Amino acid sequence: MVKTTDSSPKLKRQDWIDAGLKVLAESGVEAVRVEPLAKLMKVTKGSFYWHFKDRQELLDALLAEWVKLQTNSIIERVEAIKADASTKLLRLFEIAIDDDGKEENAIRAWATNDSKVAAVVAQVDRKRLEYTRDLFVQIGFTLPEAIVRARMAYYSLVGEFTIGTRTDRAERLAEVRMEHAILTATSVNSQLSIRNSQ
Amino acid sequence: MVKTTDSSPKLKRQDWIDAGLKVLAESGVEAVRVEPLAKLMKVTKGSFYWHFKDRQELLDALLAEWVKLQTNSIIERVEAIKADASTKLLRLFEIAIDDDGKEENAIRAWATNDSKVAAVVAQVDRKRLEYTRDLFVQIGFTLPEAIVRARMAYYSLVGEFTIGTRTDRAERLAEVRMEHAILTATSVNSQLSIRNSQ
DNA sequence: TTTTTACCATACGGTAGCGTATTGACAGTG
DNA sequence: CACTGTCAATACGCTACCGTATGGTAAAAA
Repeated sequence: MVKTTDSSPKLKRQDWIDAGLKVLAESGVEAVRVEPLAKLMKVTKGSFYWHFKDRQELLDALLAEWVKLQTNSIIERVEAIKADASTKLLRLFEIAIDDDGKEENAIRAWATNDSKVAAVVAQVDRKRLEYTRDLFVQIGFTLPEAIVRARMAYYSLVGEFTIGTRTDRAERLAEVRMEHAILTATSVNSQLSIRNSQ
Repeated sequence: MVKTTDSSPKLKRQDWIDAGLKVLAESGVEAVRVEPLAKLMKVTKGSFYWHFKDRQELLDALLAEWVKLQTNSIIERVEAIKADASTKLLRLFEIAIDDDGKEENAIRAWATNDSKVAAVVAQVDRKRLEYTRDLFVQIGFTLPEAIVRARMAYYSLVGEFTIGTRTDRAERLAEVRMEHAILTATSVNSQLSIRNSQ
């Protein structure tokens, strides 16, 4: 916590962005409107239009901010640990469910009706998927299998976010560990996988 | 195709619902507004307010319609086939990816900011999850494992919908079959599963 | 044929939000 | 002290949409 809201003196661009993100996560893009936002911040829109050309400029800033904040952090946090790929993968799952996904959900909903946003989100998805896939490759799966398993892992998380009814962290943790076990297990009745031991 | 749009004579309540669903799927709830909708249907809102008390009544109808249309159909189609649980599961996957998920996506986004909608969607999710879980149980997994596997399967699909960049049907089919293989495989290196043959 | 019924148009008043223009307050700098 | 830059208030015009009221029309029923 650095300075959140209502430190009465002067607002800066970043303050609007922070507030915007909050509203975005809470109520969707359609709800981030300049006048209500101004009311929320206890100023008038006179302030807003000093910092931003128009509403669209704020929206652009929100998207950029989101990319900046999430894109690297998780992957970097996982890579920071010294461990084998399988452990990293588990760690990735664990970290991922620490987020309630509200912000990301709102952005995905937004992306549905805005191709510019969709492109950005797609880029982020690609990056995260590739990272996950590489982990599976390192674990020892063939590329095609690594791809499918990475997708299952990632899509599951996204799906869990968009469904988003889970609250019990302990339960989620247990499940995520089971998922990890299932996804890293060598199948015994199929022609699909040859795991090179480790 | 029964009567879609623009059969010039008289509009009925259902016509508005159909058009509403289309807009909903295409552009989200926020976009289903009565005047634009009326323009789309080449009438004035005078017509709309004859069929509906207000905008909310249409929205309610849209939600109800969605529930009515999807809730049973897929499960029933799967149950219609005579086959073992594993085959049914595969069939379920195959049928599921035939939908582009746009409508469902829009509804989920909507649910984010409307608890009434959220409750309905949660109910649908529960039903579908239970069905999937039962399939895994029938295949021979223990209940806890069936639950997790069902979640992985279902969440993956939901995740794929919300990410929604896939177009190549053949590719999706191939992947879904791989997923099926992975999820029905007995793990060999874990304490998790005992598959009772079949 | 008259009368309903079902559907639609038109016109209205109201609210919410956008963006602009202008002026004010105040802090720091010269 | 005067000046300048930074942020904020106020007031304005404009558009999109909501919901209502009222009247019109064409087809079905009587």
